[in-house]
Amino acid sequence: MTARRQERPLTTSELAEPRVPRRREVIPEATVARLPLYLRALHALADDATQTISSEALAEAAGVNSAKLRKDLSHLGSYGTRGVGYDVQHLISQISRELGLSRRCSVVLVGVGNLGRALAGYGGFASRGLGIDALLDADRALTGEQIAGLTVRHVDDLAEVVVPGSIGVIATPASAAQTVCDQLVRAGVTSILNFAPTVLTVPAHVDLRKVDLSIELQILSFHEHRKSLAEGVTA
Amino acid sequence: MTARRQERPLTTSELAEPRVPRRREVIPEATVARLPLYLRALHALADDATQTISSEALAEAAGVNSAKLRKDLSHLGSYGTRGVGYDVQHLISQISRELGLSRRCSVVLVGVGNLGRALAGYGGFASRGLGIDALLDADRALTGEQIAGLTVRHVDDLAEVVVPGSIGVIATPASAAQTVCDQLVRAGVTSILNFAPTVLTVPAHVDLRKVDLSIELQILSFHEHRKSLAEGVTA
DNA sequence: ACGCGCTTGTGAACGCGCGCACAAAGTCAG
DNA sequence: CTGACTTTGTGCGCGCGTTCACAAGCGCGT
Repeated sequence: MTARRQERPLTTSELAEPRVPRRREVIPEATVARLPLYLRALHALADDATQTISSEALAEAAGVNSAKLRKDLSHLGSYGTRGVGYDVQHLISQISRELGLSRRCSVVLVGVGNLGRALAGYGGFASRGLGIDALLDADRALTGEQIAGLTVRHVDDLAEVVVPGSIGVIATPASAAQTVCDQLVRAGVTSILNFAPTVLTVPAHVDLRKVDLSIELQILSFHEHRKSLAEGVTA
Repeated sequence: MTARRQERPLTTSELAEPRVPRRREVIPEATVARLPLYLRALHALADDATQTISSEALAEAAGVNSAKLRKDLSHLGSYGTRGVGYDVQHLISQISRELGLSRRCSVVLVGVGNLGRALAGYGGFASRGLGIDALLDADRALTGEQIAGLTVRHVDDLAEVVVPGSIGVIATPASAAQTVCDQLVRAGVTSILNFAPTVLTVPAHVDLRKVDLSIELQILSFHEHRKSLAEGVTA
């Protein structure tokens, strides 16, 4: 009767116990990356007062394959109803809980340049559940400035605004990114989102993700280049 | 002797012809996504007047595995020298050529809100080779405004600024994204980078990439949430 | 000239993720 | 209650990408 990890076979006898709200199953990274997509689509549906939704329709709205969607949802154990579909509200709360969006978690943004301001003002930055709580910058000239309802503080005050579970966002120039990153780590931040075009080094226990605007553009440039080559060959 | 597509086996007899500067090999998508990384690291090395670099060192600088880097580079046929490494300048030109950065290609940005301004001002948006050429917005109040050295034009003038090979960047609110996307496609754009948090639909011949700022944050939130759960269990 | 050591290029194995296709399970009408 | 229809959950095969490990090559010192 102990809550052991679910095995592959998944016999009917195991399913016979539906009162296991917390299955500590490992969720594939690829699935995690899609959950926010589903969540957004679900919120849109909820706004339209939709009660239930089939995997087919939700997959369409999220722009993914329906089988993939079902497999993704099965990972977090939120069962739909066969012949009917998924309950929109229930699914929203399931995914929100899994993503840790239920309890609002703190986000601190360092670097109030062009990009930083854009992120701060990104109204639906993270539509529901996430939102920036603190703005910091190394430039003392910016300290005290009001942006998007927040007062810019100096980066040296980092330790004061960071709470356990805070997520750090780096929107500084590349030259300052590693320094800021180190400061964040020292302040106890274990999840960092980096917008600066640099490779950052962090301790093993820190999660680091990066968004590189220029790389995306270069990838498109590659494909565009390829197309023009193909045309040249065809012509 | 005709330039046919490279086949899987890739026998030694094929390699016996080294005078084929253009091998029309298919480059894996994952490799393409890393080329900009290598390029950036190489530019940094070139600025330090470094002549040659080993795969080990370059991999370190780019934050990837060295075997992966070697395999990536082998795809585009730019051979290094065994026992020495890769020639920095040569590699830069190889990668730049492959990415289509040699001839400057046009980028048009639609949506001059917070994010659009940030992108326009993103000095090293795409450090070398790429840069935004036109700013457009649906708000006539913004028309004529000077941002980052460019004059904002109305989105209806789209057809006038798009040239064959142009890349479109959507930085509008989600509600306007699909409309703008359709306009871009109609104007002949076949590569689009979408920053709006929406699923866009495009014809099959159009390449669409998306950057979703809030999704990245939610992924981090998930991991942070997981950590706190793990601690809870441990404690 | 010749071997020694360094570095590249790649064969092969492994693991992950995707998508098909189908059985299980539920709903609804009569 | 029964049977037909709908939709979920998932077993399975496939292809891509990553990594190890090593043979092939190249320069350099002697």
